[in-house]
Parts: sequence; C-alpha cells; structure tokens
Amino acid sequence: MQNQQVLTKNQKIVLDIIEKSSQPLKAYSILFDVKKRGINAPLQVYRALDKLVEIGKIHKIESRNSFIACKNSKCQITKATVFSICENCEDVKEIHDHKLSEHLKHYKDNKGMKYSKYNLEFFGLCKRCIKN
Amino acid sequence: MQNQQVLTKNQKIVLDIIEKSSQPLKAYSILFDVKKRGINAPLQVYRALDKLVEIGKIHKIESRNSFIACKNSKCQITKATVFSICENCEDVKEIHDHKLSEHLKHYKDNKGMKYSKYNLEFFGLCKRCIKN
DNA sequence: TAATTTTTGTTATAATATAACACTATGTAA
DNA sequence: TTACATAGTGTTATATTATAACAAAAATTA
Ligand SMILES: [Zn+2]
Ligand SMILES: [Zn+2]
Ligand SMILES: [Zn+2]
Ligand SMILES: [Zn+2]
Repeated sequence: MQNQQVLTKNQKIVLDIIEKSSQPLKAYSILFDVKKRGINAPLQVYRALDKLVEIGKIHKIESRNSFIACKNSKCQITKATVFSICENCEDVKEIHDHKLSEHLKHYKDNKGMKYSKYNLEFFGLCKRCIKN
Repeated sequence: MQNQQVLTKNQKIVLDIIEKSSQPLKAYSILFDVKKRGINAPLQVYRALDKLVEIGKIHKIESRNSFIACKNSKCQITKATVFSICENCEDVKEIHDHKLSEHLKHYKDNKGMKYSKYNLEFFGLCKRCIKN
C-alpha cells in the first residue's frame, strides 16, 4: 500500500508544486512557492520531500540537488531511476527503457554485493541545444 | 595531454589526501586534513577538487557529496563512471565492467539527445554487511 | 620584455540540509 | 472509552556544502 498512501497536508502541497513543474525544482525554490500556503520553514519542505522520495512520488536528481515528479508507477516499486540531463539548458527527463532497466536490475558485480537500488544519470546536449 | 597534466601545489596536496584514503572524502574533511599543509580556506579545496574531477584524477560521488580517487586510467577519458555503495557501512567502490560500460556508452534514447557522460550509482549491502 | 592566462589567498556569503524539542494528529489495542 | 504507539507539525537554531568577488602572484605565450 506504500504507493497508494494518503498524503498529509504538507506532502500534498509540496507534491502539487513539483507535479506542476515540467522541470526539477530545488528545495528552497519550493519553499518560496509554498510560503503562501502556510509552509514557513525549510524543514517542513525537506520532510515532505523525504517522504515523497521514499514512496516514489518524486525522485531526487542527485547531481543537481533537485526534485522531479515521477510519472511512471513502476518506479515507485523499483527505486531504479534513469535520467537524461542537458548540460546546456538543464532540461531533465526520466528515461523509462525496459531493456536498460532489466540490464541494470540484474547487474551483479564480483564482490558479492546485493543491490536494491540504482540511479543513473546521462549528461549531454538535448536536440534543441545541439542545433544552437 | 589532459590526463598527464602537471598539477599545481594545492592540487597535488588535495589529490594526495584523496589517494591515500580507501574511501571517499568530503570537502571539509579534506580541508581539515590539509590545514597543516598550508591550505586554509574551503575555496582552495573546492578549486583543486574541480580541477581534479575535470581531468579525471578523482570522481565525485554525487549521492554522498564526496570524492574518491580513480584508479583506472580509462575513466580519465570517458567520464563514464559506475559506483557501488553500501548503504550500511558506506563503503564505496568504483566498478569497471567493460560490458556494462559499453552498453551505457552506446545507449541512445528516442529523444535525439547526444550523451557525452554518465554516472551510475548502485546501492545495496556489501558482503560484510549482509552477514551482520 | 609585455601581455595573457591561470592559480592563489582571502573575506564574505549563498545554498543545501539537519538537530532538537515541544506539540498535535492519527491509528491500534485493550 | 482510554491508553499507548506512531507519524507528522511548527519552530528555532545550526550544520554542511559550495560559490562570489577581488586583488595579488605565478606561469605561459608571444
Ligand atoms: Zn520514476
Ligand atoms: Zn538543452
Ligand atoms: Zn574512475
Ligand atoms: Zn557494508
């Protein structure tokens, strides 16, 4: 039931802001946006973010310290994420590639480690930025 | 010649500390360690770190905001990195897996993006931590 | 030499994230 | 219902990570 969880007021407010954005948002930019809705302190935002990441509603883009909504219900179970990031315009998209996911999910190293999660970030130039 | 570059004094000091550590180090912990060697300010450390990352001598572990020395000369060209991170003891190892690297290097999405770089972080439990 | 670029040292500050504590709401079990 | 446990809230303060701005020194180049 983890991914059908009832969200609290603050969690809903923060998720709402992130879902309405096409691009990843930073914690303090979210804080700025939600001040008119009664959230006043960083910690209130970070707590909501932590929970939303935990239940898979959003993902953290580690290299950018920012947060993006997940549109794929499968992520909420797998905690396996792949992103494409344009280094020029900072456009970020989540990649859902079944073959790639399977490959990574089943990856085994020779050190006897047991993996439960992965995060892959591709960097480059998006179509639009290549042209310019 | 990028990866045979002559390092400056500060860059050498910082690289030396990181290479002597088996585990990733954080910028301010590096700063603490190098104070006896004449480096006094965060910026001096961050500047050295930036350069060392740029030339591939070290990598940043994005999810941990820490830095680890690279032992594989190939990384210095490819900017393609894979890490395994134990979520219990925080042990980090760089993974060099030719097949995986090739797979990722040649990955193409359907959005027309041109990738020049990637970073993959696997999370789980290391052999030792599984037993305990 | 002079001009240019890179690195340095320094102070200050920005941006990102968590600790600690008292309190409130919600769920679960006598 | 009461008691207890769990999770979330609001708040203040603080820790951690990272960069801006500027003047001076060193290294590179022409
Ligand atoms: Zn997702
Ligand atoms: Zn772009
Ligand atoms: Zn490497
Ligand atoms: Zn471990």
